[in-house]
Amino acid sequence: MAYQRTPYVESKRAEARQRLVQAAVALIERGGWREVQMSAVATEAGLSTGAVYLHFPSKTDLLAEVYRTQAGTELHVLTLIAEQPVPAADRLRAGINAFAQRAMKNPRLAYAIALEPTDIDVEEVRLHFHREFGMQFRRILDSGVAAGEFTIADTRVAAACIFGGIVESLMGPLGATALARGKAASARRQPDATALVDGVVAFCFHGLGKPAPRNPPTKRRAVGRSGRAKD
Amino acid sequence: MAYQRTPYVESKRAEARQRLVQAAVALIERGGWREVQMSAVATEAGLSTGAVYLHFPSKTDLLAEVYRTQAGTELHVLTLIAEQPVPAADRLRAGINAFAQRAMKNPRLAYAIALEPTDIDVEEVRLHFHREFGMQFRRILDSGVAAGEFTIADTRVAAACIFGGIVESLMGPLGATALARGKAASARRQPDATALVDGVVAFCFHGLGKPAPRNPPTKRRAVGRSGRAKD
Amino acid sequence: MAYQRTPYVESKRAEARQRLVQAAVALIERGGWREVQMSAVATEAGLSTGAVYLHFPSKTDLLAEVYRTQAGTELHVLTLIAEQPVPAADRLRAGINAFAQRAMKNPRLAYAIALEPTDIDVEEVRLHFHREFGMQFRRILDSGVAAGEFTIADTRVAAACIFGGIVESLMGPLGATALARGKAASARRQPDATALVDGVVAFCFHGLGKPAPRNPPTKRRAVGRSGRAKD
Amino acid sequence: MAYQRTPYVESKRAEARQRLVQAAVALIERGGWREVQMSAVATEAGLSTGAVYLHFPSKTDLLAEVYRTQAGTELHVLTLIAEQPVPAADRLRAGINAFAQRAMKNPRLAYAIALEPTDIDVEEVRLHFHREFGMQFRRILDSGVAAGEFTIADTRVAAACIFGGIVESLMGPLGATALARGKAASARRQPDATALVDGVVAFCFHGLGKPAPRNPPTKRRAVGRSGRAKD
DNA sequence: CATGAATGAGAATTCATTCAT
DNA sequence: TATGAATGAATTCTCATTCAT
Repeated sequence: MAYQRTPYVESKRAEARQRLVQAAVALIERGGWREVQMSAVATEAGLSTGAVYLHFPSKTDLLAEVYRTQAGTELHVLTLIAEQPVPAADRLRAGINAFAQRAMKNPRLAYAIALEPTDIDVEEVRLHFHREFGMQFRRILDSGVAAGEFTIADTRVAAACIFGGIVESLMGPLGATALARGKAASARRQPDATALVDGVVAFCFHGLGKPAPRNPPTKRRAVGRSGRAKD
Repeated sequence: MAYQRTPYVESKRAEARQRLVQAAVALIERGGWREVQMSAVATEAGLSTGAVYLHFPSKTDLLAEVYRTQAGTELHVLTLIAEQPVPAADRLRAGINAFAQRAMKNPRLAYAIALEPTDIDVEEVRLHFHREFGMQFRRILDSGVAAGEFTIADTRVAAACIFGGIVESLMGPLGATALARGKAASARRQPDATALVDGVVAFCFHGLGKPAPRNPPTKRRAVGRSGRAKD
Repeated sequence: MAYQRTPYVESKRAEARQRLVQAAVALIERGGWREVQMSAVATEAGLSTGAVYLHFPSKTDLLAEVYRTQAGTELHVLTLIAEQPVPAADRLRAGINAFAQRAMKNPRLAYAIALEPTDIDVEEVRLHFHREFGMQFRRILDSGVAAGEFTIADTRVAAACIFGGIVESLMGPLGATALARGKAASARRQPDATALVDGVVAFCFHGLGKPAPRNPPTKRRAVGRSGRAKD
Repeated sequence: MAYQRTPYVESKRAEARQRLVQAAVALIERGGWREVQMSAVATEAGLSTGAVYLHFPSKTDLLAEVYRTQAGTELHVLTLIAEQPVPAADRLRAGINAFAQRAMKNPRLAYAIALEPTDIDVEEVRLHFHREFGMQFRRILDSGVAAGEFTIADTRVAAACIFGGIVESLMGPLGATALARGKAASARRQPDATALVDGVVAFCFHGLGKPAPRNPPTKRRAVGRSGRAKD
């Protein structure tokens, strides 16, 4: 009776927890997982070191939650896209686009999440999410195959090529931005997400393809930006 | 060069340096970058801790050299393949195959090199090599385009899709193997590199295909392996 | 006394206090003093952490009270025995027996109370009680001397030998049981309290004794069990 | 060859290790196990914190070694006495005496070693040594029984009574001295080891006596010291 | 050149105690 | 009174790097 948690109190706990995760994210944005020290997280969140342990039993748990939060959001977006009742080709493009756009927004974070693991246990979470991302792309591909849109045989590998292609394409630009810390990071030219997306989409639809009529009926700007190098 | 006195001494130096790098590699194979501690490297190499610093000014330099050595070998193989005077399609397949086969041989090491960085400065080396790998694949693609074999527009993105696709496809299996340390790691079924290679090749040549006549003139087993799941 | 308002409130206070002590005892039984953390005690007692401090100004005070409660009970029993209007020899045996039997009942607790101090201030309480136990045994001895039953000169040392002998005899078995936590503690054979009691009694009455006619007129099982080793 | 350890270097290692143990002992003498913090030990030994870990993998290992060193010395002395080719009665008295004398010399240390455990793993070492001490006393008793000097049936319990009696007799005085830290500890009157030894010996030889012809030929003051309280 | 003991600045974690609500 | 989140000092352990020998 006297002990019953009120929504208020409950939200206070949840809020502190949330604040800690956000603090960790902020630190990652600043300098990668390396910056995520328990005391730094506490300070960033406006709490004491000990308080962190009221919400997370260990650093690993905090890191895992951070990963889950960030990657989970991405995954959710991708899942929603994969479920849209539109042609698989459109969903595929939308998925690729969503992924690339978000990564461009916050390169440091995207890089850390996608490619810069720390803790061995967080690695497992990362593997899980990579598998999940692959699964969602594969869902799109499978439904496309079922609808006769695609005729690819191995959708698992194709999904990996798509997801891996995005990540790898972003890796250079992301990494360059990510590693530029104290330096005039803002001075760097943001890489062109549109060109990347179009390139991946083109590859998906035609492979190294003989035919390769540049995607003419696409709603987006149609010509000439895909071949540009940017580094 | 400042140190060279006699060829003998020079080679002794070089040999010790080599031994240190190999010791680090052995440690990585055993448990990832995490195991690479300066004193452990020294012990593994049969030297004293202090001796390591006679060859590498800092841990970062050692790690970078390790990365260079390992990735450099891979890159060299890929470069040789890219230079072969055979059709681009053949070189592409050979390149993909070389990469996948080697990774399967030593998953722990491959995983560490491809996806498990430690030091921020090693990151730069890693980025460099990823770019280089992409460049070599791109070389193949470009020559294929020049020869009329391929008609892809954005060879940079295509190369990233190919390289990223391989890495991503391997990530699950590699990661699973890599993370399984004390556990019955040997019990795990080694993933099938052939299926992976075929899948990537198929995706390269047909994209998500419409046409998709299963690659009939390929020398490898022609049917039915591409769709198999392996996890 | 400053806090008493109504008997009801007073008893509520007393009850909570009692509950806290019992909670601490439960924790000790589970894993020794080490387990007695203020928040754990609170949880065990169904109270809040802060509430503990409404009853005990500090952890030391709580621990002291726990010690007093537990050792006090033992001491009370021993005191009652010491006051019985029976021959000193009978009281001595009864006292030894009472002590050993209770320790066997709850080895973990007995071990913690007798031999596993934590807080330096609790040490004082422990010393006090050890002195008190010695005093009670000495009372028995002194009255035996007065009655002509015993002719020992230094009853203080004799009492210490008796009390210390019991504790030391129990120490091995108790410690073994006490330290065996997760392990198959139940699998351990409970040491034989009867043999121990008889052994101590025999030593008390005859020392290393020339004469040593096994205690024949004792009401308990008369022969042959005293010499058995049990470990 | 270049790597061969010279006796000098070897002794340097051993010496540092020894110095650390002695530093820990010094801290115990000052304030019990509580004072034994790794950094404090390092400072006391004139080393850095990290250096401690070059010699002991963990605090527990250091503590265990400290215990072993201290208790081992005591045990060695007792063992030597137990092996003397003299009547068991003489050895018994000598053993008791050795133990008591040494404890009186350094009460704080004796108290910590005998009765103030810290680490759960050190507890095991303590149990081991208590068992060993008991064994040595028992050896004396057994040989006495074999020689017809004693007729006690349960030498195990008798040994425990003797050892426990000494410890318990010392506990009060030791504890009092031990707990008096900042206070004028030196001002305390050292308890009389001789009386204690005589008392224990008397109890061993006569039990609570009937016969009890006061030990007349003892060189020490014959009368009146046994009943005195000293605290 | 080689050695390996020593350094010492961190980083994670614990827990008695406090205090705003 | 009661709560329980928050505090923060204390402590163990790590490891790249240095330096006297």
